[in-house]
Amino acid sequence: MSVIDAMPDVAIQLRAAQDAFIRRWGEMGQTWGINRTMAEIHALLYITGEPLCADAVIDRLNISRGNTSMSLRGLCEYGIVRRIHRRGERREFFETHSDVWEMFSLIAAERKRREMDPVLEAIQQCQRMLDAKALGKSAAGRSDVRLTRERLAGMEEFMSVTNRVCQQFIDNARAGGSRLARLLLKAL
Amino acid sequence: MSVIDAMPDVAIQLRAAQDAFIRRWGEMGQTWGINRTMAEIHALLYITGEPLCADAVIDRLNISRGNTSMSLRGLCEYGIVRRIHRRGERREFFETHSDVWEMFSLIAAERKRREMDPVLEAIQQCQRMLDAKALGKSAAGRSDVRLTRERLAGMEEFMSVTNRVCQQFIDNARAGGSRLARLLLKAL
DNA sequence: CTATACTTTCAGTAATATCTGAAAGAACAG
DNA sequence: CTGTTCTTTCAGATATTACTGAAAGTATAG
Repeated sequence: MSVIDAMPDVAIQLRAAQDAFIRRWGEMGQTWGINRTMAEIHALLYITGEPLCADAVIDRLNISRGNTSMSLRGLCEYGIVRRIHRRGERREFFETHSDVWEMFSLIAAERKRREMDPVLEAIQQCQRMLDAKALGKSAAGRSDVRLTRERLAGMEEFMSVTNRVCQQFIDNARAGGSRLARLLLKAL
Repeated sequence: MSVIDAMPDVAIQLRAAQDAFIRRWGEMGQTWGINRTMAEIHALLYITGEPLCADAVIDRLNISRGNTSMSLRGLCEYGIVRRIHRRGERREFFETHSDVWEMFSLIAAERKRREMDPVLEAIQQCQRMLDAKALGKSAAGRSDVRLTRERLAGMEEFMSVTNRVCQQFIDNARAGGSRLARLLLKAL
């Protein structure tokens, strides 16, 4: 007899809805550079709302112990999942933030730090490689140099504005829940 | 004798700066779900600023003809690169938009359509699976159902606000160049 | 100390994504 | 039509990433 046979109808329906969410979230994760399993574990923790132990995750998602352990560790390192120790329990439990805004602000902060900041830095480095000091006067007239300078300038502007917008999002989300939702809708 | 030996110093320095940009852009692409080659080709077209033919790309990035052809096609389908036919030339040339804002708005529009809209739709579908009509009265008291409903509602709010913000970005960027930069900086 | 309950690690394997190069196709000139 | 030049396609090779399961590790209870 499977687990499902023992459940009342409402529980089956609940599980179906949760599974649909989990599957979608997993798919989306892939196209955003998070692997499917990690995204699914995260979705499971988010959607059930209560702390789960490793075995619950293993059973529900049909993945190996090793994979579960590594993925949970990754999620914890990212800061969007936390470990919970319960008195008198040997097992550890895991849960996500309940506030989505806070959760995404953690993700945004991490990606900004790891990916956006270094790119901006690299672009500015490229600009320095082509400034007057580095190239001398002979370069000024060259159309290829002029073109590349223009392109770098355009990208630099975009990335630095984006970075600042991102920082605003991060700061506001941390400050408090869905206050940012109202702010964003009003602003744009 | 290599290509580089024949170039004046300025050209060597220009090439070095361009290469640095291309490498970074390729790395960034990977973490955002675009493969390295595609991102590098795009970076090359962007940074040189003038239309290039397939052979120029092949020589500069050391990739195969096949890969170049497929990647260029992908970039064209995405809408961020366009083909150019020159009279009297049998070869085709390729170029990117010069306006970064417009470029990213195309990317944003495509990803919103392909990834964000379906997720929002899926979440709303999950909510319908758990509403009063679907579950009946017996479900109202269950704390697991209540929890999942709350979580779905939180996610739904986040995704729908994000979607609207995204749409605003897309509309404004299309309307005109870096006007959006000023708008964004003032708004937040 | 040993037994028990649980977690982590990691070598090996499986699955996916990416790339190449050669062959076929298309467009044009003469 | 033929020859030339360039493009596309795709089967197979390669590289990358993800996953498993068993062994080693850790913590607690007794």
